[in-house]
Amino acid sequence: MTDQPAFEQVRPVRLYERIVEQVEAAIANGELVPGQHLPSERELVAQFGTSRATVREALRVLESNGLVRSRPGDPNGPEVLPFTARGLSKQLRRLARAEELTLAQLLVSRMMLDATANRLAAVLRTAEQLADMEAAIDGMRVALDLGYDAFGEADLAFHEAVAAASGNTMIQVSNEVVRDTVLSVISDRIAHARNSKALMRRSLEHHEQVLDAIRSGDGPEAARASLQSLYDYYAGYVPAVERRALRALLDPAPPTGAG
Amino acid sequence: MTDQPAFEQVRPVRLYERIVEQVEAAIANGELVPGQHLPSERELVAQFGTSRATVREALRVLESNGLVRSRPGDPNGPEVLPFTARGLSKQLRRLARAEELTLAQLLVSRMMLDATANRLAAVLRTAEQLADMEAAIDGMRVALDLGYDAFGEADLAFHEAVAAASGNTMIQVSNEVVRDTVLSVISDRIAHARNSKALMRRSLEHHEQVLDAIRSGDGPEAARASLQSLYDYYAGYVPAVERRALRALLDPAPPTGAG
DNA sequence: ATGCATTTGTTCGTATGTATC
DNA sequence: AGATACATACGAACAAATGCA
Repeated sequence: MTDQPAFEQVRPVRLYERIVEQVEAAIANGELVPGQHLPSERELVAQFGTSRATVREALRVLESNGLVRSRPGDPNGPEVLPFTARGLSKQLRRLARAEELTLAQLLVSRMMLDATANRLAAVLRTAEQLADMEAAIDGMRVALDLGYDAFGEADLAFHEAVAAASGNTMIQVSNEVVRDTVLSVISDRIAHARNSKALMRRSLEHHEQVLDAIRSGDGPEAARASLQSLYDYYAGYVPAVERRALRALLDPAPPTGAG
Repeated sequence: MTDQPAFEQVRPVRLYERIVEQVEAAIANGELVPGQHLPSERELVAQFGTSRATVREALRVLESNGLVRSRPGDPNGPEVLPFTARGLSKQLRRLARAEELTLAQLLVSRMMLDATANRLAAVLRTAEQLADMEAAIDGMRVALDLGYDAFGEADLAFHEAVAAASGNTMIQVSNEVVRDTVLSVISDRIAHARNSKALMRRSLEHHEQVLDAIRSGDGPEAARASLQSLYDYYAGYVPAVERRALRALLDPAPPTGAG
């Protein structure tokens, strides 16, 4: 059964990469816990048997990925950081800028994430989480007269309350990151339309629909309403050809009808 | 209207970070295009006015983020790379590990991603992409008699064809990562059941349903069938209490009926 | 509150193997 | 095939920053 040797392609693996791998592995499997400290640079030099420059290159990479932080003069050595979504956010933004991710793609992702979070929240929410959502909606209602900044803040609070109630960290974090990325991509274009009170009122109505559905435990309706809300709010910024993808998420009815 | 000064937090910004920022910016705004080359390390030392080690730390960070690649002896200098989703994939994997996602959470994410990809693919697929899916299904059919390894491979090919046809890089990459993670979590438990021909046949039927829906452009049906397929295949491995979340994604009908 | 020992940030010099012309 | 310029990696050094006695 010895088919063929099946050699793998080899590429030169730098010393600093091996150090990165070892530290990453140690963090991944729990040997190193956030708050703990790595040995000092010179100690690492001894342990890895390389020069200080090499160790430092590895530390810089780990640092830029948000895994550790080293400060000058700290005798404790580089600190292992708790997880943040900063690296994920950075990569997404990069992807968006490279125009591998169009606004339409980002919005599709956002609709998917938000709709699913709402659907889950309708079933899984606790009374306390429901109260958080209601408080956020109240905040939006009050903020109608305070301008978009306050309104946007309350809006954000609602979506985060829903995401938390979904009980799914993956969806929660992804949604957060995608939401930020969407805003960073079109914030300039959307700025002039923001203060339209009519838009805010409409948005509020949509959110109230979603909340009603969640309150009554109707997941599909919560999902439907949130999809419609996002579509109405953002579709105008998407080129017409790409709007097909957004619409594909909307109607549960097959498109066998008239055009 | 001058509320308060609103000072920002300051933290020491390393020299290597500034270099990274400048190069990233140059790539982001198109000054540097994939295929182009940065000046040699020594030339960069002159331009940035720092030492070699500092420039190298910056290059290592850029390299680990997949933006450039430097080879020893290359007189052209470090090459600017075309964009890949490798960095995003790495960060997503980190999220999955760090947050200690339960199997239920991973499966919910997988169902969400796969259903959306199918829904989009039903509307956006090209003829060629449809052919890829059909080829994959044919492969599954053939592999019924070849055992699970071949079957799983064809299965994977189908899902990747669908993801590609969704036209959404975010969904494609996320789905890939989540799928891998799910398998790595339960591969041991599922191994003994793998070779059940009945299971494979049932899985094939489900996939054929999905393909039919995609072929006829029926997004909602494609989503429904894929959700049902994943649920049937994996729900048994999820603790009963957590199964509620999975079921919440299934029925479009509100749960107002009998318990 | 002060100093001291230690650590990091950064620089310079050098030896070695490599890719290109 | 050789010359040249390059990246990899090492070692020593100094200034600034930190934590602890």
